[in-house]
Amino acid sequence: MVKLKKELIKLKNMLSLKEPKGTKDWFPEELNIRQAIFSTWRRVCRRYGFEEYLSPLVESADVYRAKSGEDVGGKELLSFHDLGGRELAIRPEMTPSVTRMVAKIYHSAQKPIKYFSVANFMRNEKPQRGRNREFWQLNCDIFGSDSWRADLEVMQLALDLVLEFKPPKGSFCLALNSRNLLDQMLNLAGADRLSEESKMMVVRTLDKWQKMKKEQLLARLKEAGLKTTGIEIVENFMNSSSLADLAKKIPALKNSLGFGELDKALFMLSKLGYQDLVEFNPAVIRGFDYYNGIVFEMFDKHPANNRAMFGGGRYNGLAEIFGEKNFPAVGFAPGDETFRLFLESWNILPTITYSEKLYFLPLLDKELEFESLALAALLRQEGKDVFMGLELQKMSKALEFANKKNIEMVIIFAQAEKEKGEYKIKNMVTGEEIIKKFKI
RNA sequence: GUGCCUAUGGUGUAGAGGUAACACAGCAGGUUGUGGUCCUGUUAUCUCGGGUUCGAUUCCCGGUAGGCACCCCA
Repeated sequence: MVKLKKELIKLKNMLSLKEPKGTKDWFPEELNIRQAIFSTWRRVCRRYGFEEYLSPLVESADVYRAKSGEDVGGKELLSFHDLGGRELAIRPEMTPSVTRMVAKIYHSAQKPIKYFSVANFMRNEKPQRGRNREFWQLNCDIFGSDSWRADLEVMQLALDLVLEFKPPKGSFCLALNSRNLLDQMLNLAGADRLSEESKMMVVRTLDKWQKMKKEQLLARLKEAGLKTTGIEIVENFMNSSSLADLAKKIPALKNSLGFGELDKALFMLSKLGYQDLVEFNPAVIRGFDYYNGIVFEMFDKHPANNRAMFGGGRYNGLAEIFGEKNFPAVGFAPGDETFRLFLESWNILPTITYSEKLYFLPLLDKELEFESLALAALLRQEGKDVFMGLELQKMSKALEFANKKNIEMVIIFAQAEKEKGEYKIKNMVTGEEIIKKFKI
């Protein structure tokens, strides 16, 4: 006996009940919240005429190596070989897959193509708050339109996705920037004369603007090779509180492409009723360098969860990795966990409440095994959801079970009912019982 | 990849260098057809290995696992 117990403990240590690192078991209670979020996402996307698609869980590993950055497409990639020796990888993001799908149909499809998906992804990284190895994302993209209206619609959709959860005023904002504007500013600052490497360093430094101290920032810009006048321009740019402020600080940028597209987007969003929710933010850079127009990030303003919820922007040059001609694309992708943290921090987590009540039908009498099953079948035919008890139960235990499981309706059917040719429906909240005819 | 923190029943927590206490949940019963209360019973080699010690679950070192932050990324 003692030996057996020891063996069991050994086995327990080898086969842990813990789910694999960075993944999460979804028990009904939490899955319910996630599904509520997903169904709201889907509803809002369809409201904008977006259609849902889905790609396979895996792609050829090379697809990600070609495009997805050093980490996401490199050491964080979970890959394996199939029977034919092909190297496949579990998707770490949706953009390459959806680009591949759209490239297939692009020529014959009606433009614009408005697509969304809700899918899971894997990245082999170190888990922390708001970031797991397995995660879900909503991906929304418009293909085939280079118009500012496409950028606008995508941002409107992003805002409505958040607004649909009825967040309190001032709880979030959409921060915009433009890769074009950024490039033009960097050219003004003399960064176009720097090597690619040094230019990257400048961009990285801008990305850290909020996090690092001023002396450090300036030192890094100098190290990258910017002259004093250039550093001044960068500083002025990063310290701009609005587009108007920027126009005053660096007048040379006022007539640039980037300035114009931002001005237009902010103006239209304001006129459409989002005026308190949108702002120019020079520190919105975003990691991937395939972005080439407007970029944006949705910020949670809760002090305990002050972070970017999700972001997106325009990326027109991705189809070429499949050897296809490039087409215009603009999109964004909120993750389930960061979005949930936002909802949680403002205490607006949704739940799904099912309209159908659940009925519990306990087996109260061993003699009535068949009749109880037949009754359950009948109720199900009537469209009711029936939880059938699987063991013989005393009445008090059956009712106690229903209470603990929060089941509102209990079907009472035992010898006395059978003799009268009926069954009872007991409401556990009001205590009232309804008698129904039942003959077999 | 770097740094910091944590590890006690199923869950959440106490505790002290001398072999573990409480709450909740689960199961069984008190209660043979009417519930949420109450009572009883039951559930732990205190994460693993090494060291200090007469004695370690407690102190020290290491492993492992988890959390948080950075890096990276959306």
